[in-house]
Amino acid sequence: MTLPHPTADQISLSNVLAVLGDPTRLAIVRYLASKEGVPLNCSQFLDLCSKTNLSYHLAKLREAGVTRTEVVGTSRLITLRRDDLDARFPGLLDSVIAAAVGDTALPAVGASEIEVRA
Amino acid sequence: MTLPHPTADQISLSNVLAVLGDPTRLAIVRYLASKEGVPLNCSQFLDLCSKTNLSYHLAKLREAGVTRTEVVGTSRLITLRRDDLDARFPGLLDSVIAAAVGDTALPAVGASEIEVRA
DNA sequence: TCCTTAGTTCAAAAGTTATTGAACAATTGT
DNA sequence: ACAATTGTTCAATAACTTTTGAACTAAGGA
Repeated sequence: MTLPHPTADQISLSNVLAVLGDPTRLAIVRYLASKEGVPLNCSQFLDLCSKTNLSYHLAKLREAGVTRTEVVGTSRLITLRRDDLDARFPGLLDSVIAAAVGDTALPAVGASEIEVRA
Repeated sequence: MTLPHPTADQISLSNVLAVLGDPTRLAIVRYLASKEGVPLNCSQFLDLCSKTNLSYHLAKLREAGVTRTEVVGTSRLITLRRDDLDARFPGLLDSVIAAAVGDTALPAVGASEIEVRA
């Protein structure tokens, strides 16, 4: 089973911006970027909103072409579509992420986590 | 008379993205960028929508901190707040504009213009 | 002064997006 | 087979955004 994703050339700039223009989704993208390479499952983001609502936001991100969602067993593994976004809109993702990193207004993912010491 | 603008530090990333995530407003920003340095008045954008609606979209851009609107007589002169946006979100405006330039899905400003030949 | 030009405001309507809860589906572990 | 885990779908509602038209303001000519 695989979920529908737009092809790279179907990714629309205004749609990407609109989808990123939501604090919950921007927080998700920021967190995905901070763990880039590591596919995360939905439950990582349950701090942000209810399970149903999260499903909705993650679908928006996927349908806009911002994320890729792979079905693995009962989980969905979510990654940023950096390759396609960089190809389509060079520099955009990096500047959004850089700006989001310093954004204290965004909700934090993993706020209620047991602290892991160095 | 002067219109209310957010200060640079009041400009919110998710709000800027949300505001740019509308094709009409993105078209306005693209056009402003193509004429950067030249302050434009509202009537330039009447191709895009009705006068009232334009007033609404331009207010959104101004309130988000994307544009600066200066009142001069009966006109409003609109410019991009490049300095503040670049300071706040380095690279963001440039990558959005670069992506918007190649975006054929966006409505064109000045589509119904008398062609000026080289 | 009167008319035009440039743009705003207001309230209503139309449309869209976000949020919720209950019910569902699929996989995994026992 | 059963229960738990992981996530989706659906319909309803709430909340917001966009669009409209009519009425308005303020400045600039004639």
